Amino acid sequence: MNGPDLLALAETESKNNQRALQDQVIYGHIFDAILEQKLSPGTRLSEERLGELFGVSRTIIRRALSRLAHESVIELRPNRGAVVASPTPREAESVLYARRVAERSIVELATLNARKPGFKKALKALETHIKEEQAALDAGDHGRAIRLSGEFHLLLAVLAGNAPLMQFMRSLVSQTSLIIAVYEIPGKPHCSCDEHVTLLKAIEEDDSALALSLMDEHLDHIEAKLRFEKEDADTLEAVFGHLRSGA
Amino acid sequence: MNGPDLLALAETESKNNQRALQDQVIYGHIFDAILEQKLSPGTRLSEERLGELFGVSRTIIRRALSRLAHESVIELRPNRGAVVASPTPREAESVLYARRVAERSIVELATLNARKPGFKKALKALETHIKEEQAALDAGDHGRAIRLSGEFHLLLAVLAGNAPLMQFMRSLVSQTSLIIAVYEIPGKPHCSCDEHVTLLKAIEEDDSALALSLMDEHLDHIEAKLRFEKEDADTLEAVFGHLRSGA
DNA sequence: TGGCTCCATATTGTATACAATTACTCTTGC
DNA sequence: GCAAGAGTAATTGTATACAATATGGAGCCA
Repeated sequence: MNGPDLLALAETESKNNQRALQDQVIYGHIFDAILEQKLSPGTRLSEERLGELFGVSRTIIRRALSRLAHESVIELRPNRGAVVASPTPREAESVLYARRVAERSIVELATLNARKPGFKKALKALETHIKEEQAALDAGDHGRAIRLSGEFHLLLAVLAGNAPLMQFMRSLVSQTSLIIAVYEIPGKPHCSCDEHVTLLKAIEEDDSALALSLMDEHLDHIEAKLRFEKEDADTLEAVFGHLRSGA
Repeated sequence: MNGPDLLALAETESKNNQRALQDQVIYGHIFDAILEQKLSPGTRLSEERLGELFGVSRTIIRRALSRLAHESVIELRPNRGAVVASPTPREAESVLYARRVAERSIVELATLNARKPGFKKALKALETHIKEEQAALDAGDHGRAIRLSGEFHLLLAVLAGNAPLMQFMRSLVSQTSLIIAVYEIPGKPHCSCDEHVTLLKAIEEDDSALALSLMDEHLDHIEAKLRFEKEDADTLEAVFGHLRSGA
C-alpha cells in the first residue's frame, strides 16, 4: 500500500501545503476500500466503531462520512447511520452517462496538455501508474488492480488540468466501482490494462480523435460487463416499489 | 422570498421525505446569498457569529460550511476559518469550461425528456420560473434576478434527470456567480431572460440542435461580460506569486 | 402460536467544554 | 518612529456529554 489517499491529498496540496487533516486520511482509507471492493454496497458504517478503529472521535469520522456522502459513495440516512451506497439501475445509468460526458472532455483536455511542459509530471505519473496496474494484475492482486484501474482515470483528469472535472470524476469513478460491485456479470474476466496503454499512447501522440474513440470503447467494454436486469434486492424494489408512494 | 433552498430540498426529497435537517436550511440561506451576490468573495464566515444568527450551535454551522466547501463555494482554510471563495482567473476558466461541458449534455438530455410524461412537472417548473425571472427584472430586484437566472440552469438540470450532472451543475452555477461578482465588467447591462425563453422554447419543440447552439450562445454572452485581465488582489499574486514556492 | 405493544438497548444528532492554533496589540529595544 | 517579540484575545479543532431517534426483544393478549 502506497499511502491511503495519494489522490485525495494531491487535490488539496496546491493550496494547503500543511499536514493532512485526520478526516482526509480516514476518508482516503474508506474511499480506497470501496474502490478495492473490500466494502460492498449496503455495508453499514458505524460511527463509533470506525472511531475506535481509527483512534479518533466521532467528530472526525462524521466529517469523513460527510464527504463520502457528498460524493454519493455512501448514503447517509438521517438517524439511521451510513451505509455504502448501492446504486439502483436507474442511478447507475445516470452515473455511466455522466461519466461518459466527463471522460470525453477530459480526454480532449488531456491531449491538449500532454505536450505542455507544465504537465510533464502528470504525464509521467500516468506512465508509472500503468506499470503499477500491470504489476498488480500479474501479482493477482484483484482488489488493488481494480482500484488502480479507477485511479488511472483520476490521473487522466489531473492531466486534463480542470479542477471541477477532476472532482466530478472522483465521485463518478467511485460510484462506478460500486456499480460494478453490484451489477457485474460473474465470471467475466476483468479488464486488462491494455486499453489504458493504448489510450495513453494516443494522447501522447496528440491524436485526439483516436484517444476519444478509444475512451468510448473502453467505457463500452466496462458497461458490457454489467447486467441490470435482475438483482435480488433491487428486483423487489422494482416489483413492489410502486405500492409505497402511490402515483 | 419563496423559501431559502427549494432546489436544495428538492434534491433530497426523493429519498428522505422527512423534515429538512437544520444544516440544509442554513446551507440554503448562504448558498442563496451568494447567488444573489449579497456575500461577496473574500467575506469571512465566522462559525460563532453564524451560529448566533441562525440560533444553532457551531456543529450545525460547520456541516453547512463543509457542504459549501465541497461545492467550492467557500474556501475552508484550516485553523483560519471560512471565506467566500474568490476564484482566480485560472480557476474561473476551468469552471466555465466545465460548465459548458455539463450544460451541453444537460440540454441534450432535457430535450429528450421534455416530452416524456414523467418530466411534465419539471417542464412546468421551468415555465413558471421564467415568469418569476421576468417579474424580478421588472421589479428591479437585481439580486433576486441573478439568483433566479442561476436557478434556471439548475431546473434545466432537473429536467435532464441526471442526478450527478445536477449536483455538478449546482457547484458550477454558484461558482459562476462568484466569478461574475469578481470579474464582471462594470456598467454592462445584465442579461435579460429572453435567452432563457428561446432556449426553453427550442427544448419544448424538440429542436435539440437549436437548443444546443442557443445554450452555447447564452454562455458566450455570459463570458463576454467578464474581464480577467487585472483584479487588485490577484494582480499581486500574479506578479509576486512565483517568489513563494520556487519552481 | 402469531402478532402486537412496550420497554431496553444501541446509534445517531446536537450542544458544549476544552485544547490548539492563529491574529492582534502592546510593549520593548533600537 | 519603527521593527521585533511576547502576551493576550479571538477563532477554529477535537472530544465528550447528553438528548433524540431507531432497533430489537421480551412480554402480553388474542
